[in-house]
Amino acid sequence: MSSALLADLRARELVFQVAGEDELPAWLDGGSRTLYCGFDPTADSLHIGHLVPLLMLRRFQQAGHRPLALVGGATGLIGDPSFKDQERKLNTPEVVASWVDKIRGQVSRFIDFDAGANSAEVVNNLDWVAGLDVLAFLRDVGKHFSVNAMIQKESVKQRLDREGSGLSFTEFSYMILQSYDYAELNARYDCSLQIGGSDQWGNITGGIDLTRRMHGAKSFGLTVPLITKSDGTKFGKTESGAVWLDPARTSPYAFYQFWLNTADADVYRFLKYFTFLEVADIDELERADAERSGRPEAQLVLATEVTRLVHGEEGLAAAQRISASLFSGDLAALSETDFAQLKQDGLPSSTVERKALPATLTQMLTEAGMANSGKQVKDALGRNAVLVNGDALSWEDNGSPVEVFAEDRGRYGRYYLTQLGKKKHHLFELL
RNA sequence: GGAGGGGUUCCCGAGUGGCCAAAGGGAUCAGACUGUAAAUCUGACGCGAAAGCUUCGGUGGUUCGAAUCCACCUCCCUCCA
Repeated sequence: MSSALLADLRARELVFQVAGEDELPAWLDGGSRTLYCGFDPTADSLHIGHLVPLLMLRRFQQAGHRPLALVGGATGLIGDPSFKDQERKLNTPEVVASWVDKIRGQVSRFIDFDAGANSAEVVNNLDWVAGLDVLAFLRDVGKHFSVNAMIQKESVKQRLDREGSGLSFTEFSYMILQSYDYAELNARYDCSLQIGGSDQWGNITGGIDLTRRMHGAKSFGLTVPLITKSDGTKFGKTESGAVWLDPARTSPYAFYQFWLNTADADVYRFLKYFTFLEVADIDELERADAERSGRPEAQLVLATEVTRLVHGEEGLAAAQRISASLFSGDLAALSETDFAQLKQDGLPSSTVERKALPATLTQMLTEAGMANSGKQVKDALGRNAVLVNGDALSWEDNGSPVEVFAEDRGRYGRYYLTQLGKKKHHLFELL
């Protein structure tokens, strides 16, 4: 069944590099194996860049293997230099510890802890690194590493070559720590496969080498490709920054919209990366979309699937509710409770007291987070791109929020669905 | 410790005394076109409704006037020890 897994992964183009390629299929077929993937706490939430490896763990689990999600309480204190172009700031132990907790919770959504023999587990490398003493570490672990080899690694090369940046010993040692994780997990859990992003290749092979040297054990590594976009821009970024998995940082609605806006040139590839739909079905969808003219259906499928995966049925329903009311243009159909529901569903909204209305619309919309500066609002007003409950405003209206948000212009006397441009919506409730 | 090079608006990167809120590119935002795409074209892009205000690592000087000159400090890079 595992050769089938590998075949499926390849069909999805999810396999970038493999260490131990010749033996891996047979090894996987030989029984339920333990594998791991590490997630360093560099923020209080994971983002969609982490999604592919996360889903990868799940794919392996579905194929009968046991996934370990390693949260890097120790490595997060050091900072991974791999392909970073500059040294990173160190976070305090307290902060990292709090992030570890959050990320442990997030990771847990994707793998099954109650699957009998191949139940997943979350581990924290701080558990075995914290007690390590320096001399023992240098003698027992450091001795296995050749600096000559380490500086040959592609992942640190640009930092060594590049003018204007350097590489501290702290970050340089990261690879050793992560390698030690692998060796440790191998000893503790018989874990013999590590997966990760392609930027982790150097760390993974380092771990394989160390595992062999310390324990004489054979282990494997597999990386997933870097997710690229056809237009060359970085995947996972929006105007407002990264797309997070934490609903408090990126609402299910915004999350859904992110996927909905996937370019045609990327969407079928992304369906293979980010969903559990069969490859054949995705190909079929692509064919169907190509035959039809107009908007393809793939984005809708992608947004639906991934939102459900990350935010559950409820999150998906909320995202769909908001999207439908905002983009189908049928505002008049919204009932009073619908408005309340939209607020609850995560449509950006704010409550303003009538007597506390700002003097200008630029101020008001900027404060609401619809624009970064008054200039942008001004620009939009000048182009009839600001609408309140469907009516376009002009620059002349800027000084008179009181009239714009007058009671008789509101829905049910208090709701003002405001849009700036086509995609930015904000619901003002005036009291 | 020594020698040299450098820190400019989100990023890259011009700018060596006034014409500089600071070239150019990228990113971003808005408009047209569309499918809530892509490509393309247009406009905006330090803050402010405006008057005006605040920027060029930091502090203090020189000067009518400084991102540009001087002093000190700080951070980074390269080479030497």
